[in-house]
Amino acid sequence: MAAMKDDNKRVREWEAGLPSAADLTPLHHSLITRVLARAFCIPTNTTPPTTSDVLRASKSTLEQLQQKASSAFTLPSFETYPCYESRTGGGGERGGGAGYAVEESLDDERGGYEGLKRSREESGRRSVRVTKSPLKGVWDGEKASERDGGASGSGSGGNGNSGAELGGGPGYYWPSQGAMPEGSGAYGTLGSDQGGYGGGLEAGSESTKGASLDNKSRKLGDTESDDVDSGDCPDGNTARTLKRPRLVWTPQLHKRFVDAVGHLGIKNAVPKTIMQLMNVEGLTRENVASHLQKYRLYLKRMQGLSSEGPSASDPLFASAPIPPSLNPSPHFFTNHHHLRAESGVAGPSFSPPAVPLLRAQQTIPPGAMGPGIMGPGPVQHFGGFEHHPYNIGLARSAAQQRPPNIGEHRDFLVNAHSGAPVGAAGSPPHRILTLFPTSSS
DNA sequence: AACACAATAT
DNA sequence: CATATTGTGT
Repeated sequence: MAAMKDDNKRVREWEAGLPSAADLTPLHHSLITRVLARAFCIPTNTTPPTTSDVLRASKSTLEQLQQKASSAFTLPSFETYPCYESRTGGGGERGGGAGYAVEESLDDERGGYEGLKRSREESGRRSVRVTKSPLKGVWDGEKASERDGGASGSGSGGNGNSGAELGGGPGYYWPSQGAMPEGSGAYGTLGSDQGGYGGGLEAGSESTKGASLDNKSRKLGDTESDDVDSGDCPDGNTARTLKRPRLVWTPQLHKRFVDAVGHLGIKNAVPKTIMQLMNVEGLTRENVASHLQKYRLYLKRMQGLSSEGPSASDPLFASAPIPPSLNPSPHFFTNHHHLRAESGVAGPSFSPPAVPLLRAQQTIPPGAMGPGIMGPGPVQHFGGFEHHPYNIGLARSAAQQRPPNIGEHRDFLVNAHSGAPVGAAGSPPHRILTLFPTSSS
């Protein structure tokens, strides 16, 4: 860089890709420093920017942006996020030998998933449970494009129910925690910002208002890990044992969960299987196990109070979609694509792949858990937007407004179902889906 | 190894 | 609170 000093030493080749004056917004123009401007071949404007210059420039920039934004709205040009498809390698059961294949197979391509896998030590018994892997990259906004999310629709085959598709697509939220391994740009792009906890941003926010970031990024400080790492990772293996961020069971995620359980039949619904069916990247067996535990409790409760005062019993739960309750596994995957929608109770159809979204901690999701077993018909309300995962941000804010105070407490709530898994029995279903949280009560 | 669960921890 | 982790027992 020494060369910088002298203009004469400019290396044209290097300048090829640099932005030119035309590429910059007025605002940038006035903010750019002379040195930089020179380096970028931007006509250096003599007078240093004054406050008013900046103001003026920002104003015009804003206008420009607004224009762009409005036009962009219509375009489906958002980046597509990857829709993950099968997480299990092939349909094969890795059970016997492969063991963890799952984790590994998943991967890649999809997005930044890969990262380290879990550092599990099998040594002694359970006592030593080491913290597992850090969240894997989850998706990366950028190169995401490869998989057409859009595929959406079609996905694999058809999803027959047209009507069924519901919107909603947001994915699951994962709180973001700084820790990603090297490159995952993933977080950043989406707004979730890397280290930061999105903090209070609403879901939607991410995309739109980037401005309000006040996250407290806690990069360095990072207490917690503290000594922990010291011991392990003997060789400075990069793999830091980071903990994965806590999973937030958003309605969408929960829905997938419920669908999976429904398909399997409560009897066969065990964590591992559910996890596989859900096909959500990054989801761990324990996440599912934990949720399942809760879900069962919920079901139990519901059963008990079956007659219940809707009103009262638990104001918490709202609708009741799937009472897989005693519904052993009727239809495995054989999905006949019939219409299923029967009484609210029947099985949910499958759902598409999920797209995990990273989010800040506990903030929005009115988690809804609730299948309903109960009497009053299932409430099926949902918004029928067709969302693709990516819109979620917007979608949320726009479509799903969040009334200032809904104190929701809804535990399990389910919304809609979606298409059927076309996949053959062995193969994992791929699809996309979207659903929407119903806001009720 | 996987589960189910209860008890705790965060 | 909602999740995660742990401890046990199957």
